Amino acid sequence: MNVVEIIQKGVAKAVEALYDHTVAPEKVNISVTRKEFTGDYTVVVFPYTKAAKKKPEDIGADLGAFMVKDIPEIQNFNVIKGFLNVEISDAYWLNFFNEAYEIPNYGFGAAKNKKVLVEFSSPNTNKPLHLGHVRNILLGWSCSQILEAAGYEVDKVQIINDRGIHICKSMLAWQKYGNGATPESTGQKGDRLVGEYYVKFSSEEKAQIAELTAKGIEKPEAPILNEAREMLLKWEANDPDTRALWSKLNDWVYQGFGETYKKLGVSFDKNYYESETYLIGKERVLEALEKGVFYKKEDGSVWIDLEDVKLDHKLVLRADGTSVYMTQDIGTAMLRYDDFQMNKLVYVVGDEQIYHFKVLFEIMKRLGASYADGLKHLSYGMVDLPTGKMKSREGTVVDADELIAEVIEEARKNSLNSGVIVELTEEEQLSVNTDIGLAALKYFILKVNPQKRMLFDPKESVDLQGHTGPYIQNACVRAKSILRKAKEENLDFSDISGYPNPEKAGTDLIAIIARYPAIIQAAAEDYDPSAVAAFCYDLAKNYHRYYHEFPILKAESEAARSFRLKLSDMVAKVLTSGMELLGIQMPEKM
RNA sequence: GGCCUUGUAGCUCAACUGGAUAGAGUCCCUGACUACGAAUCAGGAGGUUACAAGUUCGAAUCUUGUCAAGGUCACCA
Repeated sequence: MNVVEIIQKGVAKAVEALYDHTVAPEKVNISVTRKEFTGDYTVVVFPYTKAAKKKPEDIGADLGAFMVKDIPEIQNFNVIKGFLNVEISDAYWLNFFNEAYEIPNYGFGAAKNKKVLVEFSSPNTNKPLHLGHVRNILLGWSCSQILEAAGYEVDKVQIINDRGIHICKSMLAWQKYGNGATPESTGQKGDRLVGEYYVKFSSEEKAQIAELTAKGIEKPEAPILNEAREMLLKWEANDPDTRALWSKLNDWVYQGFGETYKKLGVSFDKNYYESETYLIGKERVLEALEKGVFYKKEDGSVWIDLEDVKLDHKLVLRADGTSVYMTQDIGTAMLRYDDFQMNKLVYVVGDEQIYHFKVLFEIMKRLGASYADGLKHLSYGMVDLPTGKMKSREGTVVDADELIAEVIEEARKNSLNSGVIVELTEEEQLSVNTDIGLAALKYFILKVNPQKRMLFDPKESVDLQGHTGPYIQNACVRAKSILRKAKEENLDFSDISGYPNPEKAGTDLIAIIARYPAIIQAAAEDYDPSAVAAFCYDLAKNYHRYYHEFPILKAESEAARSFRLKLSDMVAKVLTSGMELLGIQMPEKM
C-alpha cells in the first residue's frame, strides 16, 4: 500500500468513526500539497460538510487529530480553510526509500498477463519520413514502452502501404527517367531516391496537362497517368517484370526507412504489408454478411447500418466486389488476432481519421471481436510550422533525416563550451551529441499532450536549456558524476540509518520518486507519454535545486553524505528509467 | 450545413480530471562559477483562462449560447 492509499483509507475510517458516514477510500480527494504550504499531502474536506454538519475548518481539525493518533505514518497536520495538510514522518520516507532502492525495475507494474499490439509509423513507400511521422513514431514507441512498464506484454507493428496507384507512379517515373539510378550509384538513401521519382511523376503529369490545356482540351488527362493505371493492372495480374521492379524499389525504400528508424532508436516486432492483406478483409465481410451484420444493396455493394450510433451507413464492399480501406482494416485486425491473440489493439494515427476508427471499432464490436473493448485510436494533432501546415507540394515539409542531423549539429555547437566533452574521443563526442540532440527533439515532441496540435519552429524548437530533454539529462549526468567520484574514493553509502531526520528537500525528492509507479500506470491507461515527461522534469528540477543547496561529497557529516549519495543514485536510476520510456538515452558525460 | 477537436503570460506548454493566490520554460531585467560540472541555481516583470450566461461551498475544467482556428462528413488511403 502506498502513502496515498494509506491516507485515503485513514480519512475514510475517520469520517466513518467521527460522523457515522461511509466513504469509499478511493473516492477521497487527495493531492500533493502545494509548496507554499507545509505538509506532504492535502485532503479536501468540503465533501464531508453535509455528513458532519460542521464548518470545513472544524472537520479538517477533527480528521487531522484522529489520523495523527490513528496512523503512525502521519506525524503532523494543519488546516487552512477547507484543506487538511498532513505531514508524513521521516521514518516512513526513509523506510520507503530503502525498499524502493533495492527493487530492480522500480516503478514497473506487475505482469497483467494481457497482450497489447501497438501499430504506429505506417508509412507510404513513396515519400521519405517527415516531421509528422516523427511525432507518430515517437508516440507509438513511447506508448509501447510505457505499456510494457505498466505490466502488459507488448508487440509493435507497422503496416506498410506498399501497393496501389501511388507506387506505380514512382515505378513508372523511375523506369522512364531514372536511367537505372540506384542508391549505390547515386549515394542516396533508398527512400529519398524513390521519393524523387514520385515527385518527378507529378511534375511530368502537370506538364502534360498544361500542354494539353494549351491545345484547348478541357479537363485533360495526362497520358502518363494512364500508363500508371496500366502498370497497376499489370501488378494486380502478377506480371513478373512489374512485380520485380516493384520489389526492387520497395526494398530500397525499406532500407532507407530502416536507417531512419535506427537513428530514432525504434524497431518493430512485425511488419504487415498491404499487398498481402488487402484481399483478406473481403472474405471476412462476406462471412459476416450471412450473419446479417452487413446488408447488400441492389447494385451488389455491401454496407453496414450504423445510424443507431449516429455513424450513418458505411460501405464495406464496392458493387464490383472489391475492397475499400475499411474492408482492409477489418481484415488486418482479424489477421493480427490470429497472429497475436491480443487483448488490446492500439492504432497510432493522426486525428483526421477519428471518424474512420470510430466506425471501424463499431464494426469490430458487431463482428464480435473479443478484443473490441480494447481497441484504441491514439490520435494526435498535426505538427504545424511557423508558416502554417506542412505541405509537400509547397516544399514546406521537414524531412526526418535532415531534422535529426540538425539537432545533433545543434548539440555539437553547444557542447563546444563544455570543458568535459573535449576530453572525449571524437567517436564518444558524436555519441554524446547524438544522445543530446535526440533528447532535445524527442522530449520537445513528447512533452506535449498528444491530442493537441503543436507548433514546431525548426529554428527555435530544439532548445537545449530550460524545460527540455538535455536539462533532464544534465541532472542525471551530475548525479552520476558525483557517484563516480564517490566510487573512486571507495565511499560506501548503503547504510543511511545514521541520518534519521533528513532535510525537507531530501524527503521531497523521495516523495516525488514515490509517485513514479502511479505515473506509469496512469500514462499507460491514458496512452500519454507527456505524463512521464512531466514527471521526469519535476524530478530533475528538484534535484538540480537540491544539488545547489546541499553539498553532497562535502556534506557536513558522513551520515548526511551517505544519504545524499544514495538519494543521488536513486534519482539517477529513476530519471534513466523514465527517460527510457520516452526513448531517450542518458549519456555518462555531457 | 451536421458532427468532432482546440482556444490559458509576447511565444511554447502545464494544471493530479471540480479544489487553495492558474504553474513551468523561453524572451526581457538583477544576482551566483580560481567549480561535488553554469546545458545549472536564486530573484523580478509578465493573466479578466476567447467572450457571455448558468450549475455550487468552489469553474480553466461541467451545461448552454456566441466568436475564432482546424478536422471530418468519398464506391481515396
